[in-house]
Parts: sequence; C-alpha cells; structure tokens
Amino acid sequence: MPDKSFLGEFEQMVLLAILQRAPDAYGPTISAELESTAERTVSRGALYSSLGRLEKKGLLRWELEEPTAERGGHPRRRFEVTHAGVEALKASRTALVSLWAGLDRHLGPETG
Amino acid sequence: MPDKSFLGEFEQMVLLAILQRAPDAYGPTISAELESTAERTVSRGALYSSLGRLEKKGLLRWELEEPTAERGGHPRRRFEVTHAGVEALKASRTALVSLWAGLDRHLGPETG
DNA sequence: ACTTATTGTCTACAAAGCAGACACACCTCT
DNA sequence: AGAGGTGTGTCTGCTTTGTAGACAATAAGT
Repeated sequence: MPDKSFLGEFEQMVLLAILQRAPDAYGPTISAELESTAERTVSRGALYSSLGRLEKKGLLRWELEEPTAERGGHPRRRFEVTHAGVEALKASRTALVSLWAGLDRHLGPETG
Repeated sequence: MPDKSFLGEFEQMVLLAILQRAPDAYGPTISAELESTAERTVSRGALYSSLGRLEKKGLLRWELEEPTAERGGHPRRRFEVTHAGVEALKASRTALVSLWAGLDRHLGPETG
C-alpha cells in the first residue's frame, strides 16, 4: 500500500465536527462544535479554507439550502462528509490509536 | 484558557513514536516506528525538520550519544519528549477523543 | 584507496492553518 | 424608505507545517 495523504490536524477535527452536528452542519454550527468540544478557537478564514480543501479532495460535499431567509436572510451551506471522508477519518484514527497503545503510563487514561 | 497552539498531525505522531521507542529513540528508530505502526512513509527531511521545530517549541530535547562508532561511526542523537510535550499530546488526544465520541456508527469500533 | 553503509544537515518548495477585511441580503427601527 | 445591525460566506495575504532529495562526514570492508 503506497501512502494515502493524511488528514491535517485541523481537517480531521472539521470532518469530525460535521459528523457530530449532522444533519445540521453549517459553517457556524461546525465552528461552535469545535469551540465547545475541542476548546479551540476558530476564525472564519481558517474554517472555510479548510472546508474548501476538503471538498477539493472529495472528502466532503455540500448543498445550498433553500433561501429560508430567517436568520441573516442568506441561504446556508449544509455540509456532509463523503464516504471517502469517513474512510480517511478511520485511517487517521487507526494510526493514532496504534501509536497511543501502551502509553497510558505517560498519557494517563483516555479521558486525559 | 486561551488557546494553546495545537500539534500538527505529523508532529503528534513523531512525539508518540519517540515515546514508543524510548529510551531508544534515534532518527532511524523513530522513522521505523512511524513506518510500521502508522504505515506512513517518512523521508529524512520531513522527520528532522519536524524534530527541529518540536525542539524549538520545547516539546522534546535530545542529547548526543558517545561516539560509539559502531554503525555509521557517527554519534547519534537520542530524543526524549519533555513534560510540555507530554501535556501537548494529552491535550490533542483529549480533543480528538471528545470529537470521536458517539460516532461509532460511522467510524466503527476503535480498531478500525 | 575506493566503495558502501549509517546518521544527520541543508535547501527549497508545496500544503495546511490562520486572521481580518470585505460583501451582501435580510431584518428592524425610525 | 434610508440607516444601521446581524448572520452568513468570500477573499487576500501571510505564517507554520509537511515533504523530498541532494549533500556531508565517518567508519568498515574490500
């Protein structure tokens, strides 16, 4: 097996946040998920550029919602992780879990 | 808590590989660990530049070994993760574990 | 001596991460 | 109906990470 390019650290979290919020994954909710769950500040620039790259790689897709016009009035983009995205996520997790194995002495139990 | 800068994806794996191989963590063994456990190809350039950055951030330290002169004849650098490095690793793991929570339906059980 | 093996350094570039300014449509207020 | 406010998303430009591959130095084997 040659090597499939790995997900960046932030890319991985973005994909995970989409899965967590599905089917309500829009820019702002993804951002909120990251800030609450991962305790990480996210600027719009950082988020959307990552989202763009992920789409280009086929790991996510999105569709424009009806112009519900209820919040800003703007149609929102609903994001969704593709099958390839889920596979990439699995590969990353597998690698990390293997590397963590046996290190509880240093890292403590899972809940950190 | 403001936000501490996160570890890059590769940086995290390098640190973990050092912990796994300790106290025999030298360039080549770290590389081997990454290739076998994470199934990831590593070039020397990639590895050493990451190692250098990690040192600059205080997440690892190293010492030159006695010129044992047995393998290339060159003294080797033995790497060690610092306390700050371990803390960074814990923070990354905690964030990821929280984000994975409840997604078994998509990602399958831990062993991938 | 010349070749090969082992470890590490250097240079130069590509990809990912990031902040903040900008745009725009709708809403509310007056 | 014009002014200001709010909730999306876009764009530009820069910094940090990730990557490959050529190069250097030293010792061993021939």
